This record gives sequence, structure tokens and C-alpha cells, in this order.
Amino acid sequence: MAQTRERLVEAARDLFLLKGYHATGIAQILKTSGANSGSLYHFFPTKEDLLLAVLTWYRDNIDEGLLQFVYARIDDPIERVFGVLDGYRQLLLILEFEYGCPIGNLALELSNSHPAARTLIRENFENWLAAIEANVVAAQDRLPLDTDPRALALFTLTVMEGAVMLAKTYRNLDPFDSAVAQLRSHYDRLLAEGTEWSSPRPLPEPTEHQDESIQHS
Amino acid sequence: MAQTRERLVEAARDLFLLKGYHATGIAQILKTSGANSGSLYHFFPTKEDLLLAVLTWYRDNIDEGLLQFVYARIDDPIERVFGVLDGYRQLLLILEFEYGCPIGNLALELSNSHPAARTLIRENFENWLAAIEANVVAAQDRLPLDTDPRALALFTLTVMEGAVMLAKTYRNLDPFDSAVAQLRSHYDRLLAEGTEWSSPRPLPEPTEHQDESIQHS
DNA sequence: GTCTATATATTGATAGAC
DNA sequence: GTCTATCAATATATAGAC
Repeated sequence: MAQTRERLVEAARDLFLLKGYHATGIAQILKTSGANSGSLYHFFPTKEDLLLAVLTWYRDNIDEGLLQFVYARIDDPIERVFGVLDGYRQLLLILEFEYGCPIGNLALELSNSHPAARTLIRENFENWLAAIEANVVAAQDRLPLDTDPRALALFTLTVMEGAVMLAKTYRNLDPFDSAVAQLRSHYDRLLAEGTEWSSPRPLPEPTEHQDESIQHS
Repeated sequence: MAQTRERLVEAARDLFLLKGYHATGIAQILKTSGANSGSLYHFFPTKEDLLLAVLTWYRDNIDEGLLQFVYARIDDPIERVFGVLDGYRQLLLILEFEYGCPIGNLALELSNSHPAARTLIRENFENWLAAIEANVVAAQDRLPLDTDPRALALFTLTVMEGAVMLAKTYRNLDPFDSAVAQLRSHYDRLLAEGTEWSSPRPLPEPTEHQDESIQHS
């Protein structure tokens, strides 16, 4: 049947999500999908080709799989951002923390060794960032004039990925909720400043450390 | 020799860091460490036992391996926090992004399937959090009275883990620097408020979304 | 505690009939 | 495009002499 390819991608997607790439065997993918070895290798010459198909699927399904589900019930752009984060929260709950961000998992497992996968992982992140950035831009009339939408979107993704990692490790939503609450307060402080130029960075207490290679905002 | 066990742990530690747990074979560990199969299984009945030894090593070496290196040249507690983050930045650079946080990598790869490892990963995070929290406490006289040191430390860890993931994926320090700069501005806003009680959360523009399950601060 | 040789299962991948 | 049978390589782990 023509949907064999699709079943294979779905099975691989779910197994990679739950167990990771290396820990998932071809045999399991065949069993889960109900396909045979010959069919799999007809569509995907190597296991890595199947991985790329999975990452392509995620990349092309961020809208229906994630955004539309949130946007359907929330209109305010800032609340949409936190609605997306809440989507990950729900998935952590539903799958009892045997989950994480599927892209994040594969990013840490494969970014070093699989360049083609890394490119697709980056494209996934780029799509996610573009969606969040669009929300920040839509709310820009309530944010300080010097707000950098891309940087704020990137910060949001950063916090989400870190928060999912900690929740998965603790098998508990507390670290996730705590981190998102801190992120919320970060947004709140920006909103509280309104459309004025952001106040200049205050001078910290004089300290005696010499070299400081962190770039400040 | 009595240091065979140590050489095995070091080799496994480095290989797990670069390639992950599943992608690292026993044969490679033997080759890298110069030990023989019999020696390895004398000390570690299973591969997972070796993994636990590696995680224990990290847990017991956070001081000498990370903190003291930073604290030796920085005294200010807030700058020590960002100095620790800068340590990860340097490692990303030195190892040309073929790196990440070793604990974070293993957290996403193994938290689901290896409960004993997950416990040690959590202990690693706890040690890291305690160190950062101690710095926040040390700077508490410059922070708002209602600052929660544990929550701020957790936020810092969250941002660090997410930032390392993105830098590794992009093979570029930009996302790391951007996220850390945002975190720095978060700290700066807290410092700017001084020791007063934090201003109450401002009311955002009224919006029409109904259910909002994110916990606000 | 260390050595070499090897067992056993599973891995990703292939062959060739249909 | 699908099927079964199977390959060669690698995986983790073991045996037993020293």
C-alpha cells in the first residue's frame, strides 16, 4: 500500500522520541509499523535516511502539530507564546515525562555526528523561532522600543529546551513551571516598561574581576 | 596497575561526552583506555555500571573541575554565576561545538530508560544548583527582597542547558551569547530594583484567552 | 588484577523470489 | 512495492589461563 512509507516514518518518529535514535533498532521500527525489511529499505536506503524523513516531517508539521492547536484558542500574541510553552507542558504530563522536545533530544544525540540531521534540526528550530518572533513583533507596540524580537524568541526557545530537560530528569513539572514563571516575569518586566526606550543597564556594584568575556546586552 | 579503573572511567567519560552513551562501544573504551576486556568487566560488570561511575565522577568533581577554576579569578557572586556560564562557553569553543554539557547530553539520552543514571544526573544538577544558589544568596542584599534564590538558580541552569544545545546545533556561539545576554539583562533588572520589594506584576493589556495553565510568578 | 580468545545476541543492511 | 531468509559486522559480555 502507498501508506507504508508514512507508517514507517510515524513509527520511527515515535520510537526516536521515546528511546532516542541509537537505542531504536530497525527491528522495532518494522514491528511497530507492521512493515517488512524489504519495504523499509525500498523507501530508505539507510537508517539515517529514515531519520532525515522524521526530521523533515517535524519541520513541515509545526503548524498543524503545534501552533494551530494553540492559536485556535488564544489570540493575544504574548499569551500565544506561553500557550506554545504550555503545549510542551501538556505533553510532558500526558506522556509521564517519558518525553522531551523531540527535536531537542535528537539535537544533543546527533548534532556532532550527523551533519545532515543537524541541518534539519536547525531548520526545525528556525521554524519555531520564526513563529515566536512573529508573536513578539505582533506585540511590539507594548514592548520597549529596543526589544530585539529575534533575541527574545531565541531566549524563549532556550528556556523551553532547558526546562523540558529538567522536567524530564526530575520527572516532575516543578522545574518547568518555575523556569516558565521566571520567563513570564522577564516578559512582564518588558511589558511594564511599555514602549519607552529600555532603561540603560544599571552599573552593578564595582567588582574586582578582570576579564569578562560574556557579551552584555 | 591500580589506576586502570581510573583510566577506564576517564575514557568512558570522554567518549560519552563526544558521541553519547549508546554510540560509544565497549571496544572503543578499551582502545582509548588501553585496558583489556577482562579488566573492564572486573571493575564494571555492565556498561551501565561504567556509566554510573562516570556520572559519579562528574558529581564529585564539580568543585575542582568547574567552580574553583572560575572562583579563583572572580569574587563577586553575580559575576561568578556568569563566570560559570562562561566556562561552558569556553568549552564549546575549545572543542569546536563537538561538545555540550556532558550531564545535559546524558539527561536527554538516558533519563527515560536508565533510572539509576537519572538519579545521578539529578544529583549532578542539584550540586550545580546549590553552587549557583549560594551565589544568589551571597548577593541577596542587592536583590529584591522576594527574590527566590533557588528559582533564580534553576532559571540559570535552564538557560545554560538550552543555550548549550542551540550553540551545539548551530555550531556557533551566537545563540549562546544572545541567550546569556538576555539572562544578564534579567539579572540586571533585578539588581536595578535593589532591595525593595519587587514591583507587583503589572496587568497586561486585557486579553480574551480563557484558560491559562501556566503558573505565573 | 590482567591477559587472550571467544560466546551470543543484535545491529544495520541485502538477496532474490513474487 | 512486498515478502522471507539471511548476511556480515558489531554489540555486550564471558571463560579460563596466568
